[in-house]
Amino acid sequence: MNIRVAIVEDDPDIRQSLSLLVRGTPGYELCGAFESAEAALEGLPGVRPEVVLMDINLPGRSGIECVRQLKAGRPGIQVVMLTVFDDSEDLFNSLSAGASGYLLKRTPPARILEAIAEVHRGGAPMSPQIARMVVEKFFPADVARPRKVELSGREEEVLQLLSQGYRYKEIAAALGLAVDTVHSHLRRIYEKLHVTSRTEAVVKFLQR
Amino acid sequence: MNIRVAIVEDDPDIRQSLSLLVRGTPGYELCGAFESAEAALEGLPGVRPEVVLMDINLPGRSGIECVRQLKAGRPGIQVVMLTVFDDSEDLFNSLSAGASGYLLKRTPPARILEAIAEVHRGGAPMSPQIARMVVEKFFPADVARPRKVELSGREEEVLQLLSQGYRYKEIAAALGLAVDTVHSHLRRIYEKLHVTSRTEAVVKFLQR
DNA sequence: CGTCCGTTAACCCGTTTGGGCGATTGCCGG
DNA sequence: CCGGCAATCGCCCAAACGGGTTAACGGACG
Repeated sequence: MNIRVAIVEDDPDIRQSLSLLVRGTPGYELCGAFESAEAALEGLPGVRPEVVLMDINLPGRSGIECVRQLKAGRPGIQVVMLTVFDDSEDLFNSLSAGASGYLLKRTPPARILEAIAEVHRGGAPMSPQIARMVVEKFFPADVARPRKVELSGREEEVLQLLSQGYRYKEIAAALGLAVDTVHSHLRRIYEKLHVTSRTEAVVKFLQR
Repeated sequence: MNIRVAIVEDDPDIRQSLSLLVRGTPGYELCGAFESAEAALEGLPGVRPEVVLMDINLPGRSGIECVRQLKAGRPGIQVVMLTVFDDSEDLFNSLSAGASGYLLKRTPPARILEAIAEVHRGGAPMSPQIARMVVEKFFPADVARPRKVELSGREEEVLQLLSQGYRYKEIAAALGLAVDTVHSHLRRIYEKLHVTSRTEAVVKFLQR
């Protein structure tokens, strides 16, 4: 049996992409796509979805409120929230409104399909960053801290300067190194931290 | 009368630059330049400096320890610490060791000369970022909070995504905008926050 | 009604960054 | 003595970024 999926998403482009994704994949079936919370509440009951992909940032009333009302009427419907912001406020409100999954829109298409299947069989799919927020909510402090990335002394220094907004050449000047050396250190740092840009590295550094 | 200045700095390039700066400016006089804490403690008493520019990250023993010993023998000598790292640990240790000024090496040359003069007449020159750390140490929380930068809703969203490590085109995709539009928003954000790079903006955002 | 501002978008242009190589020098620990 | 790793520097190249400038549109506000 196909999984009946409905989509609530205001951005036409994204709605289109998601629709194509669901319709184009065997085992999934698109039973509706809505561009607002109002339209969704109006139309959803008629199309009997099993899983709803719900954008959280809808223009009129929020996707969170939409979920609450939807679950009130049809508690059996499973909802996966989609958002571009990893805001913890939204996350917990969504979960308490009855959403089971929570994905960032960055999530690759294949992962979204998996998530639909997971939520359909009772799971609670969420992006790793999101899962982390949940864990930290209930196990504050250090349980969730395998933060054991071992940077060498030099790498630590380079990262610190990077986090102060220095450019490659400024770091080089400050530490008395060649720019290419800084470049090398940065590549190793990114590798160790599993990131691909200075910003991600800085975020990890600032939240040590 | 010229101000007698001594320099303690291991990096030959920087030592050279500082030496030239001091020697080339009327009203200042270079009475010694040392490349290590040991050499400085050995040679400083003989050259009778009034102000010492002290690098904090010396290879052997730290510039902080050097200051402590120096001030123990000649409390009248004024010390300005120089560092590339805005580490609060180092800052407070330096101040308790007897340093009066604290500058980041990014400081423009003219400002360094000013600092020497200021410390010489009893002031406590420090880089703005450093001064802020001191203030926040003694007035925690909100006294030091003129953080009233008013970003518009859209700008707030763009900045949040930027702080999650999104690239321009990813932000554009996430918000349904053209890359050039994101570019525009970013320029305004940088202007409002008085920064010139994504990293500086992210740092300000994360410490809201 | 005119003006400011937020939002959108585009063009140009130089600089910065990130990734993929490779290479040398030390030092440490088996 | 050899392998591994930190630290250093190099070259190439494409993509991303930051800044300058311009411009259209719509709402807000006096």
